Amino acid sequence: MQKTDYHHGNLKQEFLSIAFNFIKTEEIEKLTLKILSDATGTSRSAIYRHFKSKDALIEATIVEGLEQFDQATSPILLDKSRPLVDRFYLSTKQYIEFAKNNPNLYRLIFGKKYAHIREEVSSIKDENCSGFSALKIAIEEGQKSGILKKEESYKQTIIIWASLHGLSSLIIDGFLDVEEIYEELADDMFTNLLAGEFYRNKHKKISFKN
Amino acid sequence: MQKTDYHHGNLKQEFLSIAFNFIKTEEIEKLTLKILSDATGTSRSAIYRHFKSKDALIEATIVEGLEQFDQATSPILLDKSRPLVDRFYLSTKQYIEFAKNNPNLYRLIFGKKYAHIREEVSSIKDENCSGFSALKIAIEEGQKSGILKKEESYKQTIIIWASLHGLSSLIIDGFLDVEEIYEELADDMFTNLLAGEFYRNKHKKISFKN
DNA sequence: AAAATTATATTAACATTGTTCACATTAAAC
DNA sequence: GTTTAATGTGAACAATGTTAATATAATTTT
Repeated sequence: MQKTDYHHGNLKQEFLSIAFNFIKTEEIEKLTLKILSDATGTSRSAIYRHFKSKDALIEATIVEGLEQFDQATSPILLDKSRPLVDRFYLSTKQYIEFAKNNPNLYRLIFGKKYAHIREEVSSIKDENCSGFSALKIAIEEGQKSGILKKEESYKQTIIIWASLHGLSSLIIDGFLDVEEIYEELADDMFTNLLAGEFYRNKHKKISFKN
Repeated sequence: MQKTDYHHGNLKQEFLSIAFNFIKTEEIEKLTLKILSDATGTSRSAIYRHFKSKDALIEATIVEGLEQFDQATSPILLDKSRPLVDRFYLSTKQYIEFAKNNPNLYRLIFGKKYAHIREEVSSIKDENCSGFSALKIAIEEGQKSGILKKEESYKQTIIIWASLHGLSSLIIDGFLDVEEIYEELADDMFTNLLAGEFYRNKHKKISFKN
């Protein structure tokens, strides 16, 4: 297709990338069809040729956002060339870093409103290493190798995710007014998780490197 | 004031209680001025005699919601007739219980959009035992009595709150599909926090009762 | 290559939303 | 009892997401 005055060319893709750029700086709630039509130089209802509704565009954005989130947090967890504890540590830091760098996207993909999209794309029960799956797989690896307590891995996964999700949310949702201690908090929380949930030998001094 | 056909009487209070009842069953985003005017039998713009805007009504609802949250979680923390560990445990359970019973309210009072209201009402730095303050005070009590590690209490407070907030959010935002294990998860998380962050003597067996 | 068909975009119109303004009615103050 | 302040109404606005009828371009068929 060639771009003309009338037909746009690849409007669908452009809507998607505009939405994706938008949440880099603004809340998804502020995105309107007018913004989208103005940015593409089309009419207000052009979007309906490519998406069933505004929500459908947002849902497509979430799918892409979940993919980016997975890429930012999962691969390191499954990289067997590193010690497992280091992988957990690095993934923890990258999780929080992702939330800090993409607060609007993080809220969008992990908020209540579009929980059904998360379930469609990937569930914690999936085996395809997406999102929680990677964490769960890494936990099970740790159980087998003996450095993690042998509990229900599903429960351990949730506990750890809850911790990361909670701290990330506090940070990006305006709870904390001390910007400088994010790193410390993340380290403390990780040490906590190791001491509490992870290490079978609680007397052992915890050490890890990034 | 007496109720007449024209003047309502205590319309402001009624708006507030309608809003408060509304979020018991529905998301705050679904609340419209039409719903409010229909429920009170007034006109669509009557609310503007009592609130500067729809948002102002919601903000007043948040103030009331924060108060209820504090009452559900703080008193037990400061009840010196119980062992401190038991208080932490009970407060943890009540925190999660509150979120489960009032998911829409919880999201409203602890969401990003109205973070400024939280700050107005009570900050973690406050000394008046509201919200985080109570937790922080209890933590400092534990440090003095020797059962908690002597770290920066501000950091410890955030770590614990983040854990509770994270687990509560996962539960009410549709992450977990296994309804039955909430209690177990809460207990596991609490044990984690004790083992990881709290107890100075890590060899000691943790025990608490509710 | 011309005609038919499909895909894509436009314009106009709707109902709903939060909000404002001029006006009406009641309650309170003097 | 008159004035003043408080409270409620109704009409009107701009902005929102959405739909339907129409127009234009691209693709397929003949």
